[in-house]
Amino acid sequence: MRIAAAAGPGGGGTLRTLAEDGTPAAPARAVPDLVAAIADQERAAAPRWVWPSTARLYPRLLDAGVRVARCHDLELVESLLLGHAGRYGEPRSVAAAWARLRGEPVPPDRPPDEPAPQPSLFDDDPERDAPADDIGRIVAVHAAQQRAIAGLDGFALLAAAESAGALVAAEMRRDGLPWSAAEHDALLTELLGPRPTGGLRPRRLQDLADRISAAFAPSSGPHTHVNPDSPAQILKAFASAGLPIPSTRAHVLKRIDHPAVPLLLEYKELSRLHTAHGWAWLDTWVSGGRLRPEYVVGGVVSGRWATSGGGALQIPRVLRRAVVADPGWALVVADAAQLEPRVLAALAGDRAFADAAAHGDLYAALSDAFHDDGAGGLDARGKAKLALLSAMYGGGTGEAVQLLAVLKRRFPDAFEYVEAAARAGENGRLVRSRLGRTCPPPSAGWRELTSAGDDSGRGTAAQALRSRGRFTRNFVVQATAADWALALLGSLRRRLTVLQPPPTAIQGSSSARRPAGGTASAAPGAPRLVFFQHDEVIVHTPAGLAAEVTAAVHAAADEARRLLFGDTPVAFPMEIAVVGRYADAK
DNA sequence: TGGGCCGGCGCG
DNA sequence: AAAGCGCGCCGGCCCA
Repeated sequence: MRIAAAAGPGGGGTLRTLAEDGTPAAPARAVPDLVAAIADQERAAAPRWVWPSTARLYPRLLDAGVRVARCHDLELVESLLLGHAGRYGEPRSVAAAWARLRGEPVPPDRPPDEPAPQPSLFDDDPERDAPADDIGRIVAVHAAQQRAIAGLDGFALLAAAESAGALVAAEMRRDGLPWSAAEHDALLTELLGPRPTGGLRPRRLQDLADRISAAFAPSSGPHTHVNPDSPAQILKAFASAGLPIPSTRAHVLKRIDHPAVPLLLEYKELSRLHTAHGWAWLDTWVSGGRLRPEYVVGGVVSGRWATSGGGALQIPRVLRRAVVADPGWALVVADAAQLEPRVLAALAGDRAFADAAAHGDLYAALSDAFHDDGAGGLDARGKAKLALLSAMYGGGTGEAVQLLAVLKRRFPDAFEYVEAAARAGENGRLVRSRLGRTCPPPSAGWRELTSAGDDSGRGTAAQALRSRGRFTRNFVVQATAADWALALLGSLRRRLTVLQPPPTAIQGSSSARRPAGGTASAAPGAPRLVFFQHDEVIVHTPAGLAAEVTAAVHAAADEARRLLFGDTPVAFPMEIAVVGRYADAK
């Protein structure tokens, strides 16, 4: 069963029960307290909730202690359908979708940084005149989406997985990643020196900066300051020292012999930590022992999540020691091993490749196709890995050229799969993930540039062609990996709910301040998904449930494999560690 | 002073 | 000859 929910003024709203295909199954009914009504229905029927935007509505339900099992997020699904139709980026609001259905002018979406005139729904101030959701439009747009989805293989699963992802993202933000500010501060102090006051550099960084200027003094002059934060100044300083370099990237610096190099490398590393994840970051994003970043579901074209604050997907490995389970709790850290090449094996149906991917270390299994020439350079496993990465990313220079040839000979179907995706991209066509997530079409500028007929293989037109080829080549793999990860996440979330102790039902609450119950309402002592990073999840769980959580992760990974690839022989093993702190996971 | 681009590097 | 995929965020730097 599905129920459409529309926010009305003053915390009220409208519900309407729907059949699976979106046909109304009962009249719409107004409810005075939408949160309470949703909680009641969730308890009674656990429907799939049909609403405009989980990101906007669900946090308020969570505030009231209400969790729901399933939803259909109209905006996210609209985005997916538009993308599939080659209309990437068109407005996705219910109002826009409704206008498209009626052939009327389509209103633009609100820029994401502009706060919505906050719905009415859950609004504390009933006096405020915010526009309410329109239940009629919601029902009509949903029905149209269901008709479209029914004609697209895999899309029903994609829509459900994307919507479940939105629920998880909101819940993870609310629950937060356990984060020890004390550990974080201790690490910063250990590496950088005490926290400085006013915008000063920490002691250790200032010391390095001074020594860097000194190291350049013989060529740049004794009184010249070289700001290590300025690539331009560094380039100039090296040029003065007779060492012209194309950039100040770490791998370039490592190749030259100059006393400033080790200082610069150390400075870069520490400065990065200080500016990106230092004390200011700690103050901003960690509170109450939890990191609460803003996740953006579907924020990457491939279906990966992005963040719009908190940098949760770029947390440096050294900081993992600050991620500490609560006393009596544990972190179940689970990582999909070699996900993308396994996805390629399953996508391509390459028999030889799939057999190699059936278990264990994929690269090692492939390595007998490559030979180990002893001394120096890559071993056979390293060659296998480089060949695969080159195939999936569109690289292939130097040694990789030979390795790609080996890959092509031994695993022709896998090789051809990504080659075909690259050709499609170069021809301006669209490519799709397993479940139907679709890459954006090329821009008008790209079409103009590449239609000029320059087939010399050189010049900007050829570069643009190859660039799009690399993009679509990678898209099919990365986006299908994202499909798999979303399916895993949804499955795991459902399985964790079952592990939770039965919720304590609280009857008749109509206040947003009191927990309003709900089938999967917040229960202390329940395992929670607290982190998701492309191919890795962390569950924070009472230590006594860690074994069950581990089993749930394995089961979810297998379910995701089955949902995407049916009876493929390719395995998707999870590497799982039960630890007290994230840093101990591997 | 604020916006936007760039170099560089963190994560996958 | 050189080049691989996807992000977010920071400081420097240029410009209005």
